[in-house]
Amino acid sequence: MDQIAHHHGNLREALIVAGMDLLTEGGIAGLTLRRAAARAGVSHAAPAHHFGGLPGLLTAIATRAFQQFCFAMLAASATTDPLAHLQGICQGYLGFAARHAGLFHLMFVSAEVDRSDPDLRAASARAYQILHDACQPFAPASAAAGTLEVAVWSLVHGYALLGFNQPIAPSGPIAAVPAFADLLTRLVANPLAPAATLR
Amino acid sequence: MDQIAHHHGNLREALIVAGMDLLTEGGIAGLTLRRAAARAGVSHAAPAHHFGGLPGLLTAIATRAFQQFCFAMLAASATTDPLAHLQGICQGYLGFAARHAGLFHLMFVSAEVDRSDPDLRAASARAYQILHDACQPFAPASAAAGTLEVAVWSLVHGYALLGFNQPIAPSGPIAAVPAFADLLTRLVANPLAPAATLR
DNA sequence: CGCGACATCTTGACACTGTCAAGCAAAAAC
DNA sequence: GTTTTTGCTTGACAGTGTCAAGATGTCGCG
Repeated sequence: MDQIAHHHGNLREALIVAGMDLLTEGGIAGLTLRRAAARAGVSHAAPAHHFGGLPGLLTAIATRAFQQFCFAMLAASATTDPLAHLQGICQGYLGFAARHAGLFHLMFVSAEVDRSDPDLRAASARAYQILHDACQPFAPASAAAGTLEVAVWSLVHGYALLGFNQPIAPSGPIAAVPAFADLLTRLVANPLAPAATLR
Repeated sequence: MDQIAHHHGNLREALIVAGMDLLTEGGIAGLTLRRAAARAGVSHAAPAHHFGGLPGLLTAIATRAFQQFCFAMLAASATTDPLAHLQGICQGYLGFAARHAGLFHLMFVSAEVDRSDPDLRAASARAYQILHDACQPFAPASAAAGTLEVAVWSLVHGYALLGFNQPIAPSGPIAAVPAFADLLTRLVANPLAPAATLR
């Protein structure tokens, strides 16, 4: 009664949700095809029918994660001032990385995700677009295209991955970890020499 | 004759070398306790005696990798000019990440490495020190301690992990990937407003 | 020298993983 | 009302890390 024989309704969705739950509960090591299947109430080989294999499930989860990632960045942003907007986007970026380390790992690091998947590429492109748009007001006309946005993107990504947004202090000999806002200001808010000369 | 029964001489070292070879050949998925043991010519359970388990072997390899990492950064640096020196350090950083993706993954990303291991912490601290020293000439006296070095560190790390140093273009909508030198220049070579006012 | 303690490695087992082939049952198509 | 297709199960396989028990070498010490 609580389940009609072996037609699940929407097993694909249930497996994605189960996988994301497992990821937040037990980290990247806690997510397993068989465990996700068990949590969704199906047999261990059922996921293969919907995702092809483990990479397929991980890719689907990463795609979903990118959508939530976009939402988190936009939710943390402000619309008043361009700089405040970019700061907000970055805070959303870092907050998501800190809150959902497992998803973040899947999105950017894991080698078991199929990076050529069209859905994943579309979802990640949307996220990149958000950062890109937020950087546009600061792009000096003189610099090579994309210089500033790649710089901001690298900066926030490296900051997130080096663990500076976590409560734990970094393992290195860095005495005081500066707030990201200071780093971003240094990168963005200063007039660039070429920009000044060229206009 | 070619091997005295079952005393290997220095199995620990042989396992580390075998593991690094497997890592460069087959990526992070190609490195396995049992495979490393087989390549070193011992049984599958031998590594546990020297490293405790897989995390122990990975940690030892990561430690070794950090030493090579330090060498790569210093080898690529110049001593003439502070900016050229820092640029060289960063190029060494990026070059190592591109050439030894498996080791780089182990050093900075892998969750199976014991980050509390004293040897690993010492080796990574040495690497961080190199970057720290290279940043010192550019640190504005006014800014909070560590601001610039964390910025540079995040920038180069994010740039490496986002794959901009690889021949393959990034998957995002970035049209042209700027050279890292331009990014670093933007971060470092511009007079900071506070620094200018205070001195 | 002899013998016990120790270090080193082997063998065998266990639980767990992802993947594949074969089959069954329900739904849909005709 | 069959036949096909879809969705899932069952069972097997090779591979993984880890542990216990044992064999075999080396070394310390009486």
